[in-house]
Amino acid sequence: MTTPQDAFTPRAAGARRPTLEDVARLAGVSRAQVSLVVRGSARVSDASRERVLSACREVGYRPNLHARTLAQTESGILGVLVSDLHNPFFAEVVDGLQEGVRPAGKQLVMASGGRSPEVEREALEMLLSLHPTGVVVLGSVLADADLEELLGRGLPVPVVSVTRVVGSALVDSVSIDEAAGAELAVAHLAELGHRRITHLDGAGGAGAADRAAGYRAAMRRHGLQDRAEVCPGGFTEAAGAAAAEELLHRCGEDLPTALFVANDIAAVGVLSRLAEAGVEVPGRVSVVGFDDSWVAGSRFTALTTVRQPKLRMGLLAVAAVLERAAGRREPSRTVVEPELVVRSTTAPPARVGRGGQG
Amino acid sequence: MTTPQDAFTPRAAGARRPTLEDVARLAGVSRAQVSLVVRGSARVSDASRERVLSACREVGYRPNLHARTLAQTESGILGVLVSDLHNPFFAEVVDGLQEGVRPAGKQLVMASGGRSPEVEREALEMLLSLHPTGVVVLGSVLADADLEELLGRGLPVPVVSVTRVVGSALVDSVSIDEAAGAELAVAHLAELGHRRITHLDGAGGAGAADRAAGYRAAMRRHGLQDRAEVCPGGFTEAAGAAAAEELLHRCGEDLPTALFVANDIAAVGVLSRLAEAGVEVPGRVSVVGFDDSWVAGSRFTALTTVRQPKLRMGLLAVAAVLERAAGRREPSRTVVEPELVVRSTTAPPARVGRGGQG
DNA sequence: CTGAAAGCGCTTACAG
DNA sequence: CTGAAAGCGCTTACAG
Repeated sequence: MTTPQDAFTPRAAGARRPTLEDVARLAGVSRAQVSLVVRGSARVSDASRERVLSACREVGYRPNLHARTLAQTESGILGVLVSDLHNPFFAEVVDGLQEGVRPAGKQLVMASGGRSPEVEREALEMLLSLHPTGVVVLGSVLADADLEELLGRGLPVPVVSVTRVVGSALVDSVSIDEAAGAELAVAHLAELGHRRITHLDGAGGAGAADRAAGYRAAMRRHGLQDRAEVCPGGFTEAAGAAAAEELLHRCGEDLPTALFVANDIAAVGVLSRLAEAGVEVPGRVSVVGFDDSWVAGSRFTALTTVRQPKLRMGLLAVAAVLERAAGRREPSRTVVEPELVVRSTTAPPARVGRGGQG
Repeated sequence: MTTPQDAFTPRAAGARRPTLEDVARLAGVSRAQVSLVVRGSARVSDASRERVLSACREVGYRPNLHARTLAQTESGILGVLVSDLHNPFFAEVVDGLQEGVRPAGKQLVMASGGRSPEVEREALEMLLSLHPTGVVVLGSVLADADLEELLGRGLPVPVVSVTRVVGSALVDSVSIDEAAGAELAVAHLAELGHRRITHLDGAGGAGAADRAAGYRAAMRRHGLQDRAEVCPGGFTEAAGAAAAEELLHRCGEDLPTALFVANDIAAVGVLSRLAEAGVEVPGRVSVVGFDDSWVAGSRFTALTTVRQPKLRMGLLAVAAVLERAAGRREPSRTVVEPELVVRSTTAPPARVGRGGQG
């Protein structure tokens, strides 16, 4: 006679989760038989399958993943370390992971690093303690050395880093061709007629350095080298707003006609600061972001941006981990191609400017 | 002679994760001793602790959480089911969970439902198979009956639902006083002088019905009952945009002077549609959202909204689960208070309207 | 502190 | 199909 509430009596007081044994006893079959049924084996007669399943329901049996993993030495778990749950970029990559993982019959287990190295470290330790089939690291904030040390110790766990390229041969990576992305942004603006295109940097964020280098190269390629300018920024809205503020302060009326911002969130910060200052976008200044996360696609923002194929990056990450788990020995460095998405924050430069551009 | 790459040889080929046994052998102590050191017991001499720890490093030992849990029948894991990773609201609640869980020495393990009932169901099954200390459900999209059935089976796992109140006595809940939130929104608008305040509904989302009912009650309380109007909407930007579209179509020039929208994301959709239609906010129409997720706080949106204390809700959820795990038998229904956050999308109604409000 | 042992809940052969 | 057994990697007493 247990009421539902009795079920919550603390363990010490006797609550016990039903096991295979309980089911076997009730169904009048062997434990091995129950194990087969639970895992959906075909080598079981329909009659006994029925009895077992109904016994499972009756006692409320739920397989213990820990016991199963211990016995199998294969958890079927794919660990995902998300450095920052607030960044919509990662949510979309996780969609891709989810999609990639289903056909493989694995389960995604996530832990968040909360943008803090210590928390991330603990989360990663926990994930590794789960002895997962593999681990996907989304945008770690750990220093390269720390990350490698942490992963190096756990040995035979395939790890793939998305966004960030880790030096170690132990770690696969899936990242975007940052230089190509920067080229797309600059080319688009140059084609519209912009000559003075300033880059607001990502300040140490994953890929930011390559993005900035790509920008410089692109400016050179378009013969705009003397107009190239990189301002410190960051990957957050506040950083974007601050960078815009700094720019307004420094340039006064003589603003660049176009801004290529390190990512979408920062670009939103730029847009708001410019709006406050009464600087029209794209009338007076054009703005291009990076990522194409949903903020960019929001009709309210309607930001022209460089798309990262987030879903595909997730799929590729799963593929990399699974291959490595299956025995591939060489590290894989997958690089995906960006794509320009033109929305409403870019237009040809105003002809009536006082700065007078070429 | 194993190079780092050899570590990735598939299991079948002999890769094996180091165990307690390996460490004990290397350090020349018993397994029990290693176990004590690894768990940080004080009853170990410094000398042998040192030897053990260095052996751990040398062989790359990492405790197997599955084995530990199996032995302890306590995983120290708090499972978190996130219905939708894309909703910034949940990310902030998770921050609270993270904060609450650290002092308790537990680990957060997350799984995402991807807004799909089937995926959510599988994710929840997996979380329960981890035999966690407890489970926190953030905004389930499962039907009440399904959710209860799923949880009811797993028995002694404390479960708390955040945002959504589940009928079952088995499930604790942490939610906001929706009626009070609606009252804050309506009172704010009424004080500004608005009389025609339309509610854009959340259409079945968690809490939406109570929010709408709260709106009606508040309109009654403010003597605005005859001006009360609820339009179908939803909890997404697209739904908000569609609702605004519908409203524009139906009302023509005779728009309500204020909109109370079911949540922030939908409110952003409303703002963009209104902007496209050339309807000034707050000049012509005031808009209030719900949640105070970061989209609302964005300087670009600057949405007046009703704040849910997300961090606190996370903390309370952890507390509820832990208490229940410790033996509390009665279900707990925690209700938190909302708070009005005034930003730039609300203002007194225009006096120069052709609709002419009282 | 050590060492031997039992047990956690499963899976996996293996003989019948 | 059954039944008995070993083993996965730990923890937890317990006698020394």
